[in-house]
Amino acid sequence: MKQELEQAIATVCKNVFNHDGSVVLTHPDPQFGDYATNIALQIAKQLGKNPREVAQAIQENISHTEIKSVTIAGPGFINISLSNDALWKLANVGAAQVFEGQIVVTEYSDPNPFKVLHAGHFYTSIVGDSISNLLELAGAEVHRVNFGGDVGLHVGKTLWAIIRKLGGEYPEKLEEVDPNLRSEWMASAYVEGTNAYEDNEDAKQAIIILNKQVYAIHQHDDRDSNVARIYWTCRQWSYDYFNEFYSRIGSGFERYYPESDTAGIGLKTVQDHTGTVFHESNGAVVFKGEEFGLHTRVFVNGEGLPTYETKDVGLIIKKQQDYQFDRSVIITGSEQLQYMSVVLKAVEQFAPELARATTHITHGLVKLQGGVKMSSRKGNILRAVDILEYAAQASSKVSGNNEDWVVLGAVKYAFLRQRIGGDIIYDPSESVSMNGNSGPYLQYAHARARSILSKVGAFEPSSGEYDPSERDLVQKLSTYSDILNQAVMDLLPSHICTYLYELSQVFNRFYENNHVANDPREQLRASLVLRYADTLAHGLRVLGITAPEKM
RNA sequence: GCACCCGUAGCUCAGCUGGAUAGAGCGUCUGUUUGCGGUACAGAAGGUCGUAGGUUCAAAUCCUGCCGGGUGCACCA
Repeated sequence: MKQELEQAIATVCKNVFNHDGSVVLTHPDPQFGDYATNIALQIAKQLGKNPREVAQAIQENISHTEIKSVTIAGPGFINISLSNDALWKLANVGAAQVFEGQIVVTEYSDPNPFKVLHAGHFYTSIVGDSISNLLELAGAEVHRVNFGGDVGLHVGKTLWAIIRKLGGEYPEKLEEVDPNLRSEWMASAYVEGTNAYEDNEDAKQAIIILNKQVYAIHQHDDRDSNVARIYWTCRQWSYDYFNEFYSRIGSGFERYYPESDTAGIGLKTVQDHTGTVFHESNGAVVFKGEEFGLHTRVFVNGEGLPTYETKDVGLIIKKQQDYQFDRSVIITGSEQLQYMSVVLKAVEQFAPELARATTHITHGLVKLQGGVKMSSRKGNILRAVDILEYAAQASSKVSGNNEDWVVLGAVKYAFLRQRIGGDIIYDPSESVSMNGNSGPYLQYAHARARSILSKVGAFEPSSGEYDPSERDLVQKLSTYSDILNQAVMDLLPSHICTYLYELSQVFNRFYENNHVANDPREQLRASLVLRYADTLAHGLRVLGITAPEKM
């Protein structure tokens, strides 16, 4: 309907002023109308006419069955009010299927085996899930994947300390580690290894050798040597720990791409293009990003080992082989922005279509309100489970409910309500608050609406003649699909958060003055409440938040 | 040094394909309400949108300089 109206106005512009071009309708402040356009202001100058005159001509010539009235305001805005019926119809449409038939691979979270899941992994998982939901909503076939470093220096560091803790290369002694404490045990090994690497030259050399050994384990598919047995066991412990956390937060990945899987294909690709795209320099193989206004970065180091850059090249190729994607979305922290530009620029040189199909979205850090300085060296980083723990504590205090679905509703909403890009200042008590702009508030709003409906008997949802407070509610409901489309276009779940909260505010105003059950207007109002509850449920689902029937 | 990102009420943030008096929550203050399930409603105070210019009929939004904060710049991931 929106497109029809836009087209209708464009046609008027064409017929009356012989002006070509598209018209965009926006949602103005409800006091002005349901749709508005500033087309008259835009074209008045080239027409050499007064904007209001132009607007008037459009006003006189436009006609559409769903239009109730057209008014002109201010310098030349054209405001359109829709019929009640039209508004109700709009309240029932979903997202435009702009990704229909497309295959999209989303990659996010990307934790490294042998290390802890920190708050950032939690955040990026929530963001990635929601963006994936958005793409699915628009018709895409989405594959969620996860990339992580099961080879590399951090593995060498951890392994070095693990062997030390075991008193030597004794894989059987791993059985003595308490199964519930495996991830903590490995995290402490990483800290120990990192410190040793920096402070102790002998340890540093040993770690470098171990790092190479890990690559060799993969190369020869070594499952039997003592170091290999320790490595594979601990790697699996990591994946078990990741899976447990993801399943707890409702985040599901189709598969992990360990770096060991992408290193080989990346290395081969880089070697195939060395001399053309990549160049040897000081014993390493680099991509001269400077020629493109970017940084020059090392793809193969002096030891002949592939760096992260090359593994990422391998990953892009592998994802394409596995999924034949039309679009690839990679979500990472913003510190990787310039790094990724180099990788994509390099890929563009030999596979331009792959680079073009790739979108890199970056986000900021998660910080605690009144934050403490975190240091990975000391191992006192903000872990993913810490966020959950703080939220659960705050929630029991505020509402006496620390079940996972409330706690996750609180955290997810707090993470998603902000535009992706900047840092998140996470405030546990604000996030679990039952009043204000929070997840639990919306969950409660949903439960309450369902409860109202349970007081009403069977009814057939329908539109009708609305009084002002009823109309405000349908009006708000009618804009939902446009919000969804905007969220899809921008890949910004935050638009939905803002909308959902505004919607609940409009509802509260409506509800303040209107009875639903046992009222002469029960049928009509129940229709609105139902649409409201369904919209809340739909929006919350996109955000990955439970919409409870009862709370 | 170079590159990229950010700077909107006391705090946390919307608003950024330029448009109608810059919005919300928390906090502060004043009323109303204890209502279909308790978190509700009406209102007040609080902003030179970092700063100085530029483009435009119109700039928080686009461009440039400056100031402040963050991040990245060759063998880590």
